[in-house]
Amino acid sequence: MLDPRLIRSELDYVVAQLARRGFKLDAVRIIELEAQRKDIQVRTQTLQADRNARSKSIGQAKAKGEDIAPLLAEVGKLGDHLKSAEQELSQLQTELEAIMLGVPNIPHESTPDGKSENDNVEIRRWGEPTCFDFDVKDHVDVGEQLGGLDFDTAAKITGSRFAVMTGGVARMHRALIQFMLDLHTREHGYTEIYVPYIVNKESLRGTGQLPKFEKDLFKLNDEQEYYLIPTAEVPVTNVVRDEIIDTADMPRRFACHTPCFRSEAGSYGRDTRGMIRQHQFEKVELVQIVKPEDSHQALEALTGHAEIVLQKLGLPYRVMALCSGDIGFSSTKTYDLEVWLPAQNTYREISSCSNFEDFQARRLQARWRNPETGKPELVHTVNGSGLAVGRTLVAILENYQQADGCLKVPEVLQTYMGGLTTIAKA
RNA sequence: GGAGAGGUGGCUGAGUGGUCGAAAGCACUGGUCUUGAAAACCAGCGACGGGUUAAACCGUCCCAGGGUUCGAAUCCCUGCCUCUCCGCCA
Repeated sequence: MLDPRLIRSELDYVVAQLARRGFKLDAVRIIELEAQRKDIQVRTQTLQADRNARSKSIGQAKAKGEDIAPLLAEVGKLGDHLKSAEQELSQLQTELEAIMLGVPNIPHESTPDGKSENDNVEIRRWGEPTCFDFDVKDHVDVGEQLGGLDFDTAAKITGSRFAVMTGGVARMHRALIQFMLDLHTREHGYTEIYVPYIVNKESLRGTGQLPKFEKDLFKLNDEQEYYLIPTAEVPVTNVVRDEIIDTADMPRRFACHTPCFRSEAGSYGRDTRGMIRQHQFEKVELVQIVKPEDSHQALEALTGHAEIVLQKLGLPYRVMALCSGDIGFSSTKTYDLEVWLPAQNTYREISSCSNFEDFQARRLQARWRNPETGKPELVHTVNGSGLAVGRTLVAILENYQQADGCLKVPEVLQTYMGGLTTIAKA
């Protein structure tokens, strides 16, 4: 959520900034509602003050043993006026809040302008696209040849966009998770955290998935209206919801492995083959809760932490700065890491690292006590994938495939796989 | 699933219809003392919204949502959550 005061005082600026990302803010409507709100709020508060004063004098009169009947008569009508004013006010506030919850974050000044992913800007590359002296297969063929990847069985068990992994492939998938968690906790200063995979509406509203993106979520058919998490970002960031964090505990850095569930309504027809786009996938997520002045530095650092995973795995990649039209709803600045997929002859997203500044914090009421002011102030939140495990496996299947159909095991994974150096063809 | 207890400021915790936004303690901030620190003592100290140059001041908030009342942290209803005991269970 944006700062309501910013919208009130710098409406033109906000409108212009949101236009950069293709969002049209209904300024006229907001001005209108704000004016009404102010008017009714003043009226309501005047009535409340009046009621409070009268009630107080009734109490005092009663204490002295005076007759309170005339005072009661006086206050009689006040209640009705007050009630209707209060109702009107809360209706307006609800409407204003609904609008505010649907307004995306303002792009950071360093976020390049642009309309779509075609306008994203390449920041740097690492490694050279892998060369092969034989015909490269895509990860589906490599995986099936190894007898480790099976989409037909998954379709039987559930439906499309699920995968069954077996044997060495399943083991490598698990090894990747251990490797990533160990790396981030041992070398990058993150605390491992385990969280629920089912969350309530408040949590999803806090990180920005609700109310606008319910279609992308799997909702449970229960009384509590629970949802499966689309990313660990939701439960992990909500750890600090409604909290005032001690300065000594800042920053907080969490590394978390969870499955992610995405309905992705609207993505039909994209990446239908293979493991790129699934309803269920594993991810190791990095989340940082930081002081406002540190958040952009934290984004650079966090992006670097995700990059090191790719470097250690020997997977070529590039870093893209998403343009204003392509960053997510809650984000002010986002870097995507794109890994080289030889079969597609292109780079594909494998991590997305974002700074949300205080956008999520405001929804979450996540604050820290600034020692300089002594006051609670909103924190900044930063997160990113470190990495998407399924897609990392895809990248390994494609980049480490051998002419004979076997799969080399990246060196850093070998200790996680009992010293195995190659996964043999089935 | 059954029975009971409870949800109050950053934390612990008192408060059962009328100057209660709320005792006390801890934490924190400032001061005295000290070479410095600690201790001790004194003072200050909730959040949010409105208002103000700043204050004063006004409003809302004692889990959430309804209700009773001139007036609710306090009474009633519903929901959520936590704890204890019993049962069941990986």
